[in-house]
Amino acid sequence: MTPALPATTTAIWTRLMRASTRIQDAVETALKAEGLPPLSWYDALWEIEKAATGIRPLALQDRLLLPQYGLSRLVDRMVKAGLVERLACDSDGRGQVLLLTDAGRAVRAKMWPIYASVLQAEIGALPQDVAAALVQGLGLLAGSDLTPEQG
Amino acid sequence: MTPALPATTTAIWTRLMRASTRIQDAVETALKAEGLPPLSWYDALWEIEKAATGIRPLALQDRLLLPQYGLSRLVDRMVKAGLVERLACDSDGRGQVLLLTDAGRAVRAKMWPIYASVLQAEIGALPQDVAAALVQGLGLLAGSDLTPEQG
DNA sequence: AAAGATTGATCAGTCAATCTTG
DNA sequence: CAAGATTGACTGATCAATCTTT
Repeated sequence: MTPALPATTTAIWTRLMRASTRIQDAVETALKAEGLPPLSWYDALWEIEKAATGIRPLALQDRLLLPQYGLSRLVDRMVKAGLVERLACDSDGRGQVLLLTDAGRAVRAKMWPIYASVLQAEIGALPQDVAAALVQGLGLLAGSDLTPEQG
Repeated sequence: MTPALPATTTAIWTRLMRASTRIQDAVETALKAEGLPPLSWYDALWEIEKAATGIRPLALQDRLLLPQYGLSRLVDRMVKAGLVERLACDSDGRGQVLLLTDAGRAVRAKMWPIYASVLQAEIGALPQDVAAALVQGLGLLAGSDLTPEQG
């Protein structure tokens, strides 16, 4: 047993883990059923698409909470699939700029309704006061970063 | 942009993902710094330890939200590390029963203070009313399963 | 030497097929 | 044939080492 943690703390942690795993699984299952790429691709495609003039890999790492090599390999796959382009960076010879291809935009747009419908089903049904409290509480746990809009 | 989701729904989702990833990363980093096994091992060790008379792999799958082969491989590693034993199951010749070794109990006990201190730091500082709201809201998102106590 | 990014080797996760017992 | 569990082959994640540019 060892040093006890307040029951509320452990309850938050276990439920946080269960909730995120459960909903993530539901999204992945729905995307796979439609023959679409996994959730991790969506997040990357969307961040690149929002940055209309392209985005630096480093910036993407921060937003996606991925290690450097993780992003490198993810981008590899998306480039191979024809969804993303790597361009040399003018202002910094070491770096690059990532851009979406038309195919990338199309796939992102196809994924969104599937993704959104799962979120609606899993999260959208919460009572308003509970939802508002979650936004506040999860905001504190999520840390300083702002929450970007989806869709 | 396509079909819009209520801003509250997307805010809950993105913050849920960020919070769980961030805290999980913090726990993994702390465990690794002490030369201890990853978080996934802790959860498995603890569930096995709680079931004093042993636990069936299927039951463990449900609690850990792992696929069958995923659990099989996880147990492989823990057995190889000398932390878990596989025993034949009396009541069902197809199945088995998992038990912790003394080394397994020792490692689990060593992991807990590290694990707990990260949770305390990341979650324990929330104001009481926010924490209570999170327990309730996350309970709804986590689904029907009960929340087992840790430590 | 540090920052941006990639790579070879290795380990973990996944899928479909398999084996054994009920 | 269904249920409990494992396995071979493959894809994805991780670590340390590397390369290039600042």
